[in-house]
Amino acid sequence: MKKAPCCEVNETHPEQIERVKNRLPDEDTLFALADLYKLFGDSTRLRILYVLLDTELCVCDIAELLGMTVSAISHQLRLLKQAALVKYRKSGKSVLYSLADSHVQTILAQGMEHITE
Amino acid sequence: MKKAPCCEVNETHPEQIERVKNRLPDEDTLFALADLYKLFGDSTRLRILYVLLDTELCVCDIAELLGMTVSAISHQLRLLKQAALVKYRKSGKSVLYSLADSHVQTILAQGMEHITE
DNA sequence: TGAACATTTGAACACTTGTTCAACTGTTAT
DNA sequence: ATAACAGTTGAACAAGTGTTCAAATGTTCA
Repeated sequence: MKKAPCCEVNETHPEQIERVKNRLPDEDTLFALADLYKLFGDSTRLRILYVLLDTELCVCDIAELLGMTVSAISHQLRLLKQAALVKYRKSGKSVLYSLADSHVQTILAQGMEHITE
Repeated sequence: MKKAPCCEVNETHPEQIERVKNRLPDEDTLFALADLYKLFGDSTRLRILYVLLDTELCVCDIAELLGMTVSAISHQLRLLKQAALVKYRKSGKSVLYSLADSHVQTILAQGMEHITE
């Protein structure tokens, strides 16, 4: 009892199918990647990343800049921090956030290129 | 009736705040960017993009490769197509999908770098 | 110590999203 | 024409997500 064929395309290119299968990252990596991109997929978090592009800011300043509550910003910063997209340091009463590494800039730049072309 | 001050940080760096504000992309651009990254934020769509990295495949082959229904894949391809991440051409009964431009590769590569370092 | 400030946290809510199922369109070949 | 195939579409459901609100933590300064 053979499985019903899909369409004829893969029948004629079995070696191609094999190659494609081998290129797929393993499941854990895929989920980690998706989780990373999800963080870029919200305009509030994008704005946070943009205002931190070359500045160090406290939660309260970010909230005021973006016209949102401190709580909302803090929740989002927690997610960005967990994914190592931002880092922070304490300074007196404040907590100053900044970007963690340069991949953020590159990913933002590539996305911008894509939508503006 | 002045607005209550945020914290003292922004009081001392007003020119910095101004610079940051000017760097923020406008609202429409931010939403477009977020929508783009949202597409990368799902493991099914990521897998589709990966199998199309250097191959042209029909809906049915993709579905079989990923162990999912044709309908589920078709729904996702529609989203990827709308965002110009994939393109397609008809060939007989089949519809062959492939990547639309090179930003996909770059974005995938940067994300992968970030999570594997 | 106590009051004021800066931030974090958890629960709750509305809203969005991915998959399934069934029905539908369009193409090929007999 | 008819049947079989390839793909698309819309509605519906469960699962996930962003913001709000209230309460809690921790720091500074008088």
